[in-house]
Amino acid sequence: MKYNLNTEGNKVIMKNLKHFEPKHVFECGQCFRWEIEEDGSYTGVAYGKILNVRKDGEDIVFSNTSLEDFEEIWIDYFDLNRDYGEIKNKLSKDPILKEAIGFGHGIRILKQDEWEMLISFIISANNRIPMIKKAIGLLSESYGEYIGEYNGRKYYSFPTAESLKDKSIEEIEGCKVGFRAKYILNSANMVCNKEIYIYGLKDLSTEASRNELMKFAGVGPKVSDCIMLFSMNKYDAFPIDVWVKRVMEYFYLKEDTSLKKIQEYGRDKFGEYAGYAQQYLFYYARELGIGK
DNA sequence: CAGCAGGTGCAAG
DNA sequence: CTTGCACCTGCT
Repeated sequence: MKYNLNTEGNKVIMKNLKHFEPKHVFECGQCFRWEIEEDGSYTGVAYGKILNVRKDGEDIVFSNTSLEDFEEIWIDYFDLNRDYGEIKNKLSKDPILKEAIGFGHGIRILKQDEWEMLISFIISANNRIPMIKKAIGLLSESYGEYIGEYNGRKYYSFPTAESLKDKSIEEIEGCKVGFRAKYILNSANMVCNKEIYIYGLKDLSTEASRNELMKFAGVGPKVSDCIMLFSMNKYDAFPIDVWVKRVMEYFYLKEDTSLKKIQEYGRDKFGEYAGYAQQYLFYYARELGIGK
């Protein structure tokens, strides 16, 4: 273990933790259940637990947790054993990525739950981040379980496939997911019927896993790559949304290019680090409005 | 009020 | 295989 842990009441503190900036981690488009508090810290729910995360100088303070939960859940969730220094060194050989990494230096790719990512990214298709957050919040309040209160707000776990599968289209639509309600119900049923075992997909190749994911209605190339990147440690996945398309065309390709061609270009250029490259480029492009 | 955001499914070339 | 259009919702 490379990290230095202290505990203090319901807090776990990691001293001198590099490559971790809460704003970059939680606002780079990979997660939808974290909100900023008045003091600049972030509170969110994952794996049925409420956590608050704050940067304090060189340290990161994880509040509302225990050492046990920290080691059981949050080390994997934040991928704290990953050497981001090495990843950044490799990618920084490319001058454009060097710039993007300087901008989003504190990004870490989270290891989130497969089922939650499947549904979250189905909702994300043709949708904007505030709407996606709203829909996921409504789904959780309506069909998840109440797990507790933090700083005056109530929190709910993400609903299980079992808890959604027998709901009506209208009930799911009530959570403001729009035309995606049928995809959500269909996915819940496929998972409950064990047509696809989503927790086994991380053991398949990226290609095979993508093919399985795209059997879910509402999951295409972009959504499948997001699910793999954010819940299966598949760091060669390269999801291309409108911002990544813009930034790739603006800096690399210099002309309008099909998604298929950009996918091939990204895979060839960034290889096993394509997912990290994508994340730095996405955050850079989106925050700065590059290529718009 | 129309226009826009911005992935996927589906039909047609 | 590639292209063009419809689609919920909410904000301009």
